[in-house]
Amino acid sequence: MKHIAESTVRRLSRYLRFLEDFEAQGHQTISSGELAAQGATTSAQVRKDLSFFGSFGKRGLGYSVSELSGRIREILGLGRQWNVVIVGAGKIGAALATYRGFHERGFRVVAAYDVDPNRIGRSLNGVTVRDQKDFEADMPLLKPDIALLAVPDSAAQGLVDRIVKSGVLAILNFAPAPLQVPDHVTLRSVNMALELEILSYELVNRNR
Amino acid sequence: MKHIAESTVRRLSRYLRFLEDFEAQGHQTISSGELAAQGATTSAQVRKDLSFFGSFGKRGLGYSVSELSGRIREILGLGRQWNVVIVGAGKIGAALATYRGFHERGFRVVAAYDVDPNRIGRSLNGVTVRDQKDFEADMPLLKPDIALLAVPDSAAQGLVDRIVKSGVLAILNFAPAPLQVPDHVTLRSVNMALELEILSYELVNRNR
DNA sequence: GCTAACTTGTGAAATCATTCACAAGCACCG
DNA sequence: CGGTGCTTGTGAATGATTTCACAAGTTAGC
Repeated sequence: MKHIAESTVRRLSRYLRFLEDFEAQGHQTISSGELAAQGATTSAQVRKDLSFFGSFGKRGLGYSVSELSGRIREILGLGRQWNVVIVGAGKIGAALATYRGFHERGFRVVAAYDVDPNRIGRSLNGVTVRDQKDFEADMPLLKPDIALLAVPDSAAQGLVDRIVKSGVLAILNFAPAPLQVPDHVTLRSVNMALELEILSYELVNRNR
Repeated sequence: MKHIAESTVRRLSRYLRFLEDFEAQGHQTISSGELAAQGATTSAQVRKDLSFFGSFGKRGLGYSVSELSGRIREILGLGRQWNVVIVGAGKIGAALATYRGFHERGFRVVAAYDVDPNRIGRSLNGVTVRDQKDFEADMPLLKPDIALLAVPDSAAQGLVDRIVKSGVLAILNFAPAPLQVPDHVTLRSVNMALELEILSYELVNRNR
């Protein structure tokens, strides 16, 4: 299969969310136009996105809501449960541990780590924060799929290296620092200050 | 001026962060290649990004670190202080209130709101959480530039409407719900579950 | 079974973003 | 003061993504 653009994957994920709402409302079928209206895109875009993975619709009718949501779930790899560890149990780490959206999608937080003695031993939504020293010892048992990194900039690269060495293949980073990972590991970063800066740019350049 | 791609603005923001580090290390000048190495991009990309806004370098020499960082700060609108209000003082709202990265960039949290009586009156990093009922009354005094929205999905659109009505022109949303705003308002969304889903896709489709 | 009204799936066209490649400018050296 | 080595700024080329436009299916009504 040829390479799929990230923008396409992103939209699929949004389609899925809407399909679930739509299904809950009791609808059986949906057209590409209805799906597009939701996500501020076009019907052609929706059909093109789906066409990369197969043809799931019926001409004249649209898509079966339940079939399509199942297909997208499969494409995104959401048919299974993913084990997640949180590294850094500060404010952001704690917020992540209790974030409802994760659990609903099959992401289960199996452990959390920190270096601060005040945080070690605390419970985050049923998960007890452990000493970061134990990280390497724990990983072979937990075998997490994904690590969420929420530590200060200065500690970030060192922890990425430890996470990579432990065999985790995907990292979602919340530190603003630029990080290096080997090719076989996927790293994504969420940078909230950067998002605010883009808003700042927009505010200043509104009337170009 | 013609339209600038979001990807360009995003990169400018990253260049700025690195320029500041570089300046702190005492360097006077920097070349597009050095700047590129940092952000996993190319020297041509750096020069092209900057060329949309002017020509800031010296051929043969590179860019003055201090001049370039000043120019980028100006382009991004970071020369001034931006007043920010937080709507929703749960875990995420609280994490945002204490996020150091914001303050460093001139984003100042001037107020926070919630509906939960347990949260109202609490202090988040020096800002006392107020009753959401007071929102409309407070806005004319505070005149915030940006609102950070961190409430449950079900409340999100209603609050967006109230925020818009109060005259705020930019919203950074953390709820996974798709939201509507009028054209003159800028809305950006950070969706953490969606980022995890992209990782899930990558994990499943690694060996295509 | 024929027509009308829809809607998909998809090549082709258009638009948008990145990379290439090189002339032109600058600093240093002998 | 001319040559050498670097580096910028930018049109042109390439590559990627989105939009267009339409043939081909499907259903429903009569």
